[in-house]
Amino acid sequence: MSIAKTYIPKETEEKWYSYWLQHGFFKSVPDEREPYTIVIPPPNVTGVLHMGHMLNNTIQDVLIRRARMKGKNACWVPGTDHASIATEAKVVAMLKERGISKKDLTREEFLTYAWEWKEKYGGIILEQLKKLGASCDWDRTKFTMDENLSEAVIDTFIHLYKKGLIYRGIRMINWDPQGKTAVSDEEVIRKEVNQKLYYIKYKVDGDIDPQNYIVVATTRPETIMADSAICVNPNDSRYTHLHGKRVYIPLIGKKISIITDDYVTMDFGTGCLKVTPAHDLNDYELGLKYGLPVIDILNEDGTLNERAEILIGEDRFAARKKIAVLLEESGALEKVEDYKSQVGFSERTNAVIEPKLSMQWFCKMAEMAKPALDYVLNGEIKLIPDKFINTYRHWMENVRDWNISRQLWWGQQIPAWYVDGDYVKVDSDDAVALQLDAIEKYHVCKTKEEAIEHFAKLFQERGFDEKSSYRIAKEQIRQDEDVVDTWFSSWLWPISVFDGFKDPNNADINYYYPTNDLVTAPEILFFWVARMIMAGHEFRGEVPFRNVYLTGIVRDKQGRKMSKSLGNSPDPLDLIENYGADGVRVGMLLCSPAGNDLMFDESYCKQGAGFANKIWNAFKLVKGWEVDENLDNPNAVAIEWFGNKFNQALTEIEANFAQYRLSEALMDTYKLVWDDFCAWYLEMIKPAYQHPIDKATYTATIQFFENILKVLHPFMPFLTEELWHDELFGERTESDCCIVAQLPAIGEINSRLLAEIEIVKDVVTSIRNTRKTKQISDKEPLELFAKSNSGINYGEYEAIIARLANISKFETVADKVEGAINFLASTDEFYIPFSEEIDPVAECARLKKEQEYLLGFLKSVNAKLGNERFMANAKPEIIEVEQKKKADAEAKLTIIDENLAALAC
RNA sequence: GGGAGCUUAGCUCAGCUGGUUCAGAGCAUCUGCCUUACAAGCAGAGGGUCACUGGUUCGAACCCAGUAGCUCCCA
Repeated sequence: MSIAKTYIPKETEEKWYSYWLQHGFFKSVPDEREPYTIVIPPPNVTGVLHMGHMLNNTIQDVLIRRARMKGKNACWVPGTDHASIATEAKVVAMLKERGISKKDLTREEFLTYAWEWKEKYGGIILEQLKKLGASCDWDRTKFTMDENLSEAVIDTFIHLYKKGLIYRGIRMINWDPQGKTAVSDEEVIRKEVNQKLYYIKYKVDGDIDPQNYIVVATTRPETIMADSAICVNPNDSRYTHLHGKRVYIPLIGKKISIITDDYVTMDFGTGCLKVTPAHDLNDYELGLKYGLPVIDILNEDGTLNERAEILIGEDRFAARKKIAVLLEESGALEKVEDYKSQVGFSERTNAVIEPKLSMQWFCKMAEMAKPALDYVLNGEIKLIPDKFINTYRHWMENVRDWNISRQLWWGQQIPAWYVDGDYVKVDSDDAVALQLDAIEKYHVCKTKEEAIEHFAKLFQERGFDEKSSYRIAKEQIRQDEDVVDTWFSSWLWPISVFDGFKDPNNADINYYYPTNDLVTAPEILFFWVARMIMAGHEFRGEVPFRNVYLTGIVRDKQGRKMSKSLGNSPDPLDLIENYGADGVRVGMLLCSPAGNDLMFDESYCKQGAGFANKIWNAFKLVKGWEVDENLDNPNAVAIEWFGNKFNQALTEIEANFAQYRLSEALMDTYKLVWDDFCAWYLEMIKPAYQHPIDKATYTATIQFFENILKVLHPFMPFLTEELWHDELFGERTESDCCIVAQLPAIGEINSRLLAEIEIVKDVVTSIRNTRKTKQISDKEPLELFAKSNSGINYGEYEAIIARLANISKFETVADKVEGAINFLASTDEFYIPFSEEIDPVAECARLKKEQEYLLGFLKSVNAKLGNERFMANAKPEIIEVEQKKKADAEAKLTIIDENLAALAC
């Protein structure tokens, strides 16, 4: 069999992914093993794979594959969320292309189109995850609008409503006039914007002097018609004479009062604040405090309504320009200044957010936040890295109620029912009008039938003739138009994917819940992670997961967040195409310290692909060996060393995984393979070209290789699976796959051997250096004499040194060798006889330099040891170390002194 | 304006309880090698006032205070 010169990912990826699928390796069903569960942070169903997903899902796949290889029953549940705003926008766009307008459709018709869209495009992102190698249990794929998951949302709503945790109220919300929906604070992006500050004159009432006016500075002149008052600081002496007076709103001439409140900053603008309760949150609060009227002059789409009296029908921004002209013409505009301030934009539509008073549904947070905070503070849920605990606590202690309604159609419709119009007597034509209090006009329940029953009963209780049967016309019962926030679905995700609401005692939920690790972005720590914890506590009395691994934001080299709109993000699928999935996975992890943003650069993927190739070539080498059964094993020490080195690396990898330091664990693996295995071990044992290898070395090496494949697998699943099945490793049954192989147990570590080999490597490096400085070719064999002062028996390592440094004759000696190049490794002396004259001047300089360093070093060590307070305070083992340093340095100095004496310098 | 965090080699980052010959890794750079596993490679080398200023300590990249710069969150 001929082996490709380089590793070609394309030839393996598809093959093995479908093989894994066919053999059900991703599938999980409850059994007697310990479960290990991850629920995917459901990507937005409209989404396509971006770098953030790549990072996030690579991490999850590494964790899940590792768990699988540690004998756990690993279950990774995939799925998507329905992303109401984003999806609705996509559907509206699709309809527009077909020449259909949303407003011409009924809700049902629109939803039919929406589902059509979802079926067609909703699976794209999950298909992309497969390219990355994600080993999700696809049979468990969930969607937040699946029947059971939706039902859970509705039931949850009703449950919380009955508990008094959901209520309806007027609130100042963030209104997206383009999307025509409320958006949460988290979906508002604040940006600094250049604006204008308009100074507007309000004439004082009853004053004969036309010059007597006050000036108000505002960025929003188009809202003056909604003003309810002018507010000044009571301590502001400039305006004391105006307390209790009234002023006229320019253009419309309406009279409003001057009120006083500390809230007004005296040195901002003119110190006069126009109070517009309907269009500013702070003004709304002021309005409540002073009982001011609320005048809403804007329509849902951001145009002015008839309450504005002027500029009716104009868009708010057009109105701003026009009113500035009108004010100017009427002489009410004093001046205009440039001004910078923060403006909120909708994350979805980029429209300027309008503060708007609206009837919304809210979920009370304070009560649920308490236990959710405690879980994190007492460590039942760990945030990784733990620096996020502060942020989390700050949020949870200052939590605000959650506006859960969205003015959209795509999502779970709020299960609140309203009764409109009159109550109708069945066998009569007389309509009976019934006055209901506002609170009684709606009822929260699951079905329309229940609602009808409820209202019928309510009316009966109101003293309507009990004997007659009454009915409420179906048409009179109207369900709330709005849907709940998508997060109101996804906060249930860890429970609802296992159907834990409808069937709270089913085998899956009992087995998989609480899940183990959640891997997500810190940006959604509050509005997703925290709420899942709340839901977990509320509905199951238990945490939803044990560990939350917070990944960083993927940024470009310049530190900008990678985004489609900036165009600075590579297409992940292109990356996979170019570097292979394994290369990209390694590339992502190489630059992803936990919780810190990562400055991504394609060169990391290149490095990943290079690593894959390195492994491929190591494989090629071993694969090419011929075995001669008659040969003795000359590599016993090398084999023993690598076995120990492997165990040591495994220990470090394990420790790094335990702390979720994935990039460190990967780097440990990288160095184990590249440096220890390829650069040292294989070079130690590699037979000369076209020479056979002995059976024992061959067998041991293949065993090492197989173990290396296992350790690599979570990071590089495709390459490892491909190699795993090569005949080099013997016969494999169909289900004997790397993906389900068990990681090797960590054996004992002979630290003496490891330490001695480090010195041997030092010897080899010194010889190579000597060749370099003396310009001796690698091909020219050299002789080496070792004078061991440390007690290390270099005879044991002769074969290794000879092989790696091309030594033809090796001898241990008791005395110094004259006329030879010498160097130190640890405190041991080595000599290379050299035909040419050794330059005494250069040699002298080299030795003096070393001596100088050692003397300096010794001085600092002696300073410590001679310091009474050090000796009194330092731990005994520290002192021991210092004494060892001293002894070593002194030993080396002695040797150098001798050598200097021999050179007579 | 309030809060949190960060600053270590050209780049990306480790550095755990203050104490290993502690200033590290990978990449990049430089030098020499086309040594039949790998030039996507091999062998070697250079590179840092640990942001700055003080303090605590026998001892500080690490602890404390202040300063500067950057980032994020909340208003």
